[in-house]
Amino acid sequence: MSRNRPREEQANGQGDGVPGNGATAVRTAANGTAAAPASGARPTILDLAALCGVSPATVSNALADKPNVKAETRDLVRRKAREIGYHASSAARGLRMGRSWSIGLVVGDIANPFVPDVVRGVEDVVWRERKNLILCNTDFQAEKKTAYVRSLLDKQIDGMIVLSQILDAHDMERVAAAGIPLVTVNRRAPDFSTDYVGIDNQSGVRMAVDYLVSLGHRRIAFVKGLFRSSSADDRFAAFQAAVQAHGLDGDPSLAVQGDYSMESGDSAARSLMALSQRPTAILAANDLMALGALGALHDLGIRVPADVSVVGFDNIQLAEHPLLNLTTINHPKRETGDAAARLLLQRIAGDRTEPPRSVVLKPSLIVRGTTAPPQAVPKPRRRRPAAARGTAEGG
Amino acid sequence: MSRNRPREEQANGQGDGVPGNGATAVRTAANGTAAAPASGARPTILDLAALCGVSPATVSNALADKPNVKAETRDLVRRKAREIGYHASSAARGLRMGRSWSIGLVVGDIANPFVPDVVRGVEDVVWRERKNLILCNTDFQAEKKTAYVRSLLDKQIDGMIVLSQILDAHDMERVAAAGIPLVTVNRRAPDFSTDYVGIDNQSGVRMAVDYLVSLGHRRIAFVKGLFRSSSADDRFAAFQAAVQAHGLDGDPSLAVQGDYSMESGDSAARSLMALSQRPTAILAANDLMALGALGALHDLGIRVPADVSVVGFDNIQLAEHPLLNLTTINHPKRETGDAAARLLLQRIAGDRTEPPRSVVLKPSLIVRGTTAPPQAVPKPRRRRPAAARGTAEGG
DNA sequence: TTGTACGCGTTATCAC
DNA sequence: GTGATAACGCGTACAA
Repeated sequence: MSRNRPREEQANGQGDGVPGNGATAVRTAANGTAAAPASGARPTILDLAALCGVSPATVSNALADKPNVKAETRDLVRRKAREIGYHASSAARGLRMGRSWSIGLVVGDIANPFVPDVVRGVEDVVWRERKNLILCNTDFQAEKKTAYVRSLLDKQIDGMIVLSQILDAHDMERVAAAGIPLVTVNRRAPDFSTDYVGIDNQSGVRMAVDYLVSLGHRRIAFVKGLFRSSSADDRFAAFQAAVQAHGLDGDPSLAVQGDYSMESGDSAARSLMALSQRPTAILAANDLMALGALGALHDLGIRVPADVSVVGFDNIQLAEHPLLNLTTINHPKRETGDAAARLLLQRIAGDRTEPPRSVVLKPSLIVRGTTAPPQAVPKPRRRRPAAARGTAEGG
Repeated sequence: MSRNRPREEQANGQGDGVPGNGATAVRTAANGTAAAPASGARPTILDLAALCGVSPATVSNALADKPNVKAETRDLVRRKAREIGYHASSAARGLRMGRSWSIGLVVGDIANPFVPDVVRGVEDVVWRERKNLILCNTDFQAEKKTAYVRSLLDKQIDGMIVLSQILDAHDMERVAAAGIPLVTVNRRAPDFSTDYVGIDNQSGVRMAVDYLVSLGHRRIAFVKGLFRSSSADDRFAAFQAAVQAHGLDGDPSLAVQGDYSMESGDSAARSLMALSQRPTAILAANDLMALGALGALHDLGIRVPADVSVVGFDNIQLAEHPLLNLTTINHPKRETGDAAARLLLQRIAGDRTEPPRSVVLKPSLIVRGTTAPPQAVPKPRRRRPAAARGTAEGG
């Protein structure tokens, strides 16, 4: 608190720590020699202008690299600005320019392991343009969603990314009316009116089913996700289509409803294992549910993959842990965030009337240790020196 | 795109989607009857004032519930505001009031499973006051950190939370000079000048060691975290103290350096198992490293907890998965975020000269399946019907 | 209740 | 070509 800034304690003792408090008069009245700002209050463009002996307009132009300012003057302004630590107030320039250099990122639940990776991708791109990210966690509640959108619009955000959700019609309309570019991720706007980034759920699910079929599975269960998030229906539809295409067992009791949580995967697996005729494989609409299923099967003493194969979707970070070692469909998460941010920035910079674009990323199959031919002699779920573990892992 | 807003396509066709573009003249010139804003441009306080037949000052007062406005007028203003969808521009009121109703949240890596839970706690509290969260992901890079702080200050944020990092002296000073309240989480400011939320690492580590000792372990290894994040040194110091107190084997080769990543836990375990005299238990400074160790031990064919016990720290969500089932020290993550946000909001609202406060949360021991007496007949890592899994899990 | 100064940059217009 | 002047963006707070 008392590094090389003089009279710190005194200033604080007078309540000068509070911004915009009383120091105004001192500052605006440029005192003889230097016109340096009164300590504690942040310098304004007027301070800097006075200090450089030019007009505020010139300062603005100089800092913005406008052509109508002599190189000499520009450098002077630059130097002095650095000296006194001048930075333009975002509020002021935001008010004037109608922008805020920040973009709104609306997510359902940041604590879902899928989300932070996407956020990371977004942040990375946005950061390059020195824009800020306003994180809005909606908990999938309609009112919270609406309130956040309101707030973002009031802040004049430059753009908005909505992850695994849809805005209701009213919110959508407000965003459009404000002319704010919007990119939706994982769920398309009902009217296809916005830029979109997603994954080819169809082929992802298809890859999983094809793989299971190639192993010899004919009776494959599916754990559905919740409609509200991501493209749960896409994935289920793709599953049904794949079942059709392969002429697999279409028993409707093999499709159970989950909600993308680990718990729901747990109970889904339990109910599937309670069926008189069990499936030989379980495909879950996301990794969390697949992991939940894995846990339930473990508790039930059912061997994976010897007795039942399990496949997830998303490839979250921990799926590759040797003890989980989940076969899954990779969802390029960071690339998703990256693509969304790119689309958004392009839209912000460019022509906003061009028709909406889509980026559909390719999923890929990650074969790990939770899949094997049905009823087969179980093989070890991972390379390892012999003689260690028992049959539990399928040895 | 074409719900009940008339002439949408035409408006867009004329490039009217771009904010603050040309519509100004139309709007400010209040036309006879209603003075409703030109479609497309957002209404200002002047529009609303004209519409209500009062001054903008009265509108402002009415919406702010100031006492100096007749109830009748207030209701009229409120109603009309809702009708035309008036919301004050944050930039304008921010400029005037020197605030932004947003708080900066500086994290090292949002993709670290520890972080989103804390963020969730912060968001929850901040949301109640309808403030926004600006997420700054620094990747632990000094320049990025500094640039973000700069940007946050330019935005006149109301307050700032820094998670598991320290700002360098210059940044610290800037924040202090701007009078922006700051709460540090998991790492104290070197000069103890800010509000702080953390966990009692001392007693957390102590609980873990005590527990291992109570099981009969005498040779306990420790996987250190990286200095840059969290209180790695606290935890290591606590470990050393506990080793002393219990008179355990103080062999320095039992302390290996990690970096909080799963990979580092993996290699730490491998190097520990390569020792001529192996430890009987491994305590890691966070769960990720503990899980890495678990994976390595699995690959090496070393049984957990039969041959080696493993304890983590943090209790991340997936630690309780039945297949991981990690014994660990719980770090109340959401409560941490909650407490940090509360401290911050109090500081924002209240007296900023009061001395800094600290909140130190209590860790707790979560006994799961990765711990057992050394060399003991292994017990199952979790309840389950008999006869299922082999000895792998320690049956 | 209202008029108006103010917060702080940016940009269009104008002068040299 | 350089640079100054002034209007402007939009609320808020204080004096009237």
